[in-house]
Amino acid sequence: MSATSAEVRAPLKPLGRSFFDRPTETVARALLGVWVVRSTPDGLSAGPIVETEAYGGPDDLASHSRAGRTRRTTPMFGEVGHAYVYLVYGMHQCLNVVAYNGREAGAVLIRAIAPVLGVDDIRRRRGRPTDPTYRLCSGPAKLCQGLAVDRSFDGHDLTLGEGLWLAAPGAPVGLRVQSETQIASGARIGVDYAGEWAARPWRFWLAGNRSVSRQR
DNA sequence: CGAATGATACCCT
DNA sequence: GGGTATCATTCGG
Repeated sequence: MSATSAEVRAPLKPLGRSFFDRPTETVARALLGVWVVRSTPDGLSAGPIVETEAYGGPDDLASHSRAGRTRRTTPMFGEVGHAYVYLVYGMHQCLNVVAYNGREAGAVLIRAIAPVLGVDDIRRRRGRPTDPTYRLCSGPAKLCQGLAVDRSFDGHDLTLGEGLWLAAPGAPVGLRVQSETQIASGARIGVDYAGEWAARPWRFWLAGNRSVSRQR
């Protein structure tokens, strides 16, 4: 007997605002193992985060907030715990959660999850029928496509538990707990333009997890 | 390795 | 206001 969407909904309670009111590096680490939950008319699609990147305030030359508050970066200067979703390379979306911005307008990029719930829906939305499950959301844009997250979620409050939210592990869905796995860190990806900021080890992932976008 | 693809930021009139 | 270089990626060759 498998768990229905209704049965897993209650345990997947959204993280509260205070979780995100910490330095972005701290939040980025703490988010490993936390679930991204997406609720659509089809049901729930969800899985634990296995890879993140921390982006700081305007002084972080790799962060979008380096340009100050613009139309695009407005969510980064808003309340923590809201989503910042942007279009990159003209065709891909990336999901961030705003963190600690009372002091620096930062955000955490969610780079990969391990699909657990709604795998068939995720695979269909990805359009990759033969991909192994663990690789369906192994990248920031793949994750957004798989979970049907687009810019309509830009600014969305992730603490409400409506449509899209983040939930702490512990639910009876066979979760992998963060403490069971070693956390690795390294330079962020695709930010070579950021000078010495590019070398900061602000990318975090669960060591050895197959759903991480790139190993080592 | 390079194309796809379009919003954005930034510079210039 | 208008032109343009750039881009927190992915996929296929």
